[in-house]
Amino acid sequence: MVNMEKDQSTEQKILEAAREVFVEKGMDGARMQDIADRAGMNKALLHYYFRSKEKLFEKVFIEQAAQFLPQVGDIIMSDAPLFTKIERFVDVYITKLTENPYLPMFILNELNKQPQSFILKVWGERGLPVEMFVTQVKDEIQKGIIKPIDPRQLVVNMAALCIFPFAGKPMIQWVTQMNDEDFWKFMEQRKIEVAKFIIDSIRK
Amino acid sequence: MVNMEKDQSTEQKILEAAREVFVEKGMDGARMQDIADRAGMNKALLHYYFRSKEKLFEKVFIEQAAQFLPQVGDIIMSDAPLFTKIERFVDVYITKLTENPYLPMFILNELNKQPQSFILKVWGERGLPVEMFVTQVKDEIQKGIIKPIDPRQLVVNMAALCIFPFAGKPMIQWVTQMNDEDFWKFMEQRKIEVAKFIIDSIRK
DNA sequence: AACTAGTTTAACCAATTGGTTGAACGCAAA
DNA sequence: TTTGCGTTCAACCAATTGGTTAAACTAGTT
Repeated sequence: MVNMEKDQSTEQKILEAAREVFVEKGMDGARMQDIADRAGMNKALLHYYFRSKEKLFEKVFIEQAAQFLPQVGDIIMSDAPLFTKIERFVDVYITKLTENPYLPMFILNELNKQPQSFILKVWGERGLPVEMFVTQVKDEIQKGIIKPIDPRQLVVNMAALCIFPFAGKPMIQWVTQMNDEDFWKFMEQRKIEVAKFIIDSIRK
Repeated sequence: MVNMEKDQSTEQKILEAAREVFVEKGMDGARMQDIADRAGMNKALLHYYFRSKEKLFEKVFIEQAAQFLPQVGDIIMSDAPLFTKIERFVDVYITKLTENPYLPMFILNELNKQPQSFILKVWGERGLPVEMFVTQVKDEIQKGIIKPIDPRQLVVNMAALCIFPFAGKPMIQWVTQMNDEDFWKFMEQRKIEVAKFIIDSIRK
């Protein structure tokens, strides 16, 4: 056989280039020629390995979508105390997204544009196993440790406070007149500020 | 003259159709033919009135971007007490965005893709006059009414909690298994829950 | 009725783009 | 060395798309 590792290498080169272009430009804005150029090869190779733009996009999107969610699933499903979970969630999520700042915009945008069936193909039928977290919140409410709150609202708040700044970066920088350096320092602070903000809100 | 009101009508029809298509599909995904079809007229008319796709897009975007920000500027700049401001901000913003749920995704997405110069052309050089709000927050901190917090973090938190759910709707619905009816009920509750969440967090 | 100027349309055009094809290439087995 | 098969590429193709044009239409003016 000729391939085996050369194949892997080429395929990986394509996937990496495709990731860059798709994440930056989106499905509609991405050009196969652009991907080929970044991968340093002929455009026909993209079709040789992945048949079509849609297929290639789906491969890239599934991989990126996987990075966007489940890494935090473990934290939220662990048996740590609620406040610890919140602190870990915020820190890990903001850290992860800082390494891949365009990811939120990419995922959010494509999820809004692709048909609803697409999300099921990517993430499966049922949502995150968030029940454990929900019962934990209800428990802490009953024990009188935290104020009454709809657990779903809490989850969305946690996600919003972590994810939004990446999608809204240009707007935030315009409003606050921060340059890039300021912004990333600001995000570094958020790793503790957001956790504090949430816990301060729900603690009795 | 022939036009005067017929002109207005045609131009408005185009702008409305363009708004629908651009907001739904984005600049890259939008098709001039699609806009013409929705406006019920010949494609050449789009160019007759707006020269090019870019020009038409810019017109639409500027109008939508204006709706996205300044309506809340008044609230934040008013002389109401801080907690009242927060309550009003959250209620008005979520209400407004509910009427135009695709707006956040559209603005956020295009702001990330268009060159940085574009945002200045759309919203002007300087950010929102948020200084008054910042000093107000600092005052309340000094008076011991609220806990110490970076006012910028507070502003971003407020924006995040209001805007994110619209951009993240598909993801939220997948995670929480809410259908559309559930979701909009959930958003209705947010109008008070988010304000409570924020105020509970910063109140001493 | 004839003229004029703004408006609307069908047909057309050039460029871009996703995708295909057949030939060339390279390496291992025979 | 030759054969064979997986890989790579230049050239090509058909469809789409933003944009143009020249003719037709409409209504106010003379």
